[in-house]
Amino acid sequence: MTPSPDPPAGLERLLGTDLTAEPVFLMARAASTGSSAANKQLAELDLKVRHYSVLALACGEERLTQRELSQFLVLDPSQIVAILDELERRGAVERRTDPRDRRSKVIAPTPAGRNLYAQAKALVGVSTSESLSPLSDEERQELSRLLRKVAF
Amino acid sequence: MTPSPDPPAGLERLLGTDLTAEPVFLMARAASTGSSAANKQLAELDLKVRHYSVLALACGEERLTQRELSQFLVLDPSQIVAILDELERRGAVERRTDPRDRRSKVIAPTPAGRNLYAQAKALVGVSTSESLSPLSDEERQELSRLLRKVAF
DNA sequence: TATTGTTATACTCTATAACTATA
DNA sequence: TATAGTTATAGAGTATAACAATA
Repeated sequence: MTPSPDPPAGLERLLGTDLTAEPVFLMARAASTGSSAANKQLAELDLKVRHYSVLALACGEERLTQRELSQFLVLDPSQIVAILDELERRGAVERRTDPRDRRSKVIAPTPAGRNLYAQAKALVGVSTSESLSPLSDEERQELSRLLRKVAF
Repeated sequence: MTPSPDPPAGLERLLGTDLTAEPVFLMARAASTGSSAANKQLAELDLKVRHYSVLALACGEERLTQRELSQFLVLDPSQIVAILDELERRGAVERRTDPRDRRSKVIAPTPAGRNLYAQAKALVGVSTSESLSPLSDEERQELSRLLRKVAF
């Protein structure tokens, strides 16, 4: 089993080591605990962060093709297939052949999908609040701002 | 193959979507690109971030057991075994039975291991500079500070 | 009886290549 | 000839359980 997530239980003496000064390590650790927490919340809806991400984009203003989802989420096209298979099986999204390029499929949410997304978004909000609880509101916004600059 | 890493190539119109406001998504994406960049640099030494992390802790002041490495890195004990097998095979670390508890093994770096770590640390520094290039020095420090609060 | 390290196994995630249908 | 989606497969990465040595 994976060890206890957050407090290294008596290993606070390691917090001043070289490793804890490495952004790549801190980022990986923060992302890992954050994703775990989000997946735990989303399990109630039998979703994972990857499905949530695709569903969120599907429910947005833009109608995207699978190729575009793949590019934006930095996931292989074959992985998008698997995620959409699952979401479509559950009736949350539809694949529609693009009339302008019949090779492409545009992803659209169903009403049930929009409803699922609303619930999922609330659950992710809960886990985000938990994960960022050590930060003030200003710090949360600043963290998001900095991450956005790094991520794109 | 995994799509191009950073610029979503014409998908800037998605930067204002709900998803890009989710810290869990931003964090995962930043961590993913950061780890990829670091692994790419470390490939020159035939190392990955996970080996680098263990090596870094092994080269620190504290002498840690495998169990402690497992707890601090949030990796399963069996994964620590695999990482140490590799590092020991390369002569970078040694497993020493703890005289006070002969079940435990304390990990110690070899001179070659310290040398390897120095090289690896420099390479990670290069990738960190690249990954954080959109940020000013002040922003980098602030990001590290915030991540440290979230990660521990 | 409990714990450390180890091994074995399975399951998820990711990467790669080949196929189809369209362009 | 090239591209979008799909399928199949293999490789990492991770999770789980059982075992030997030690406590």
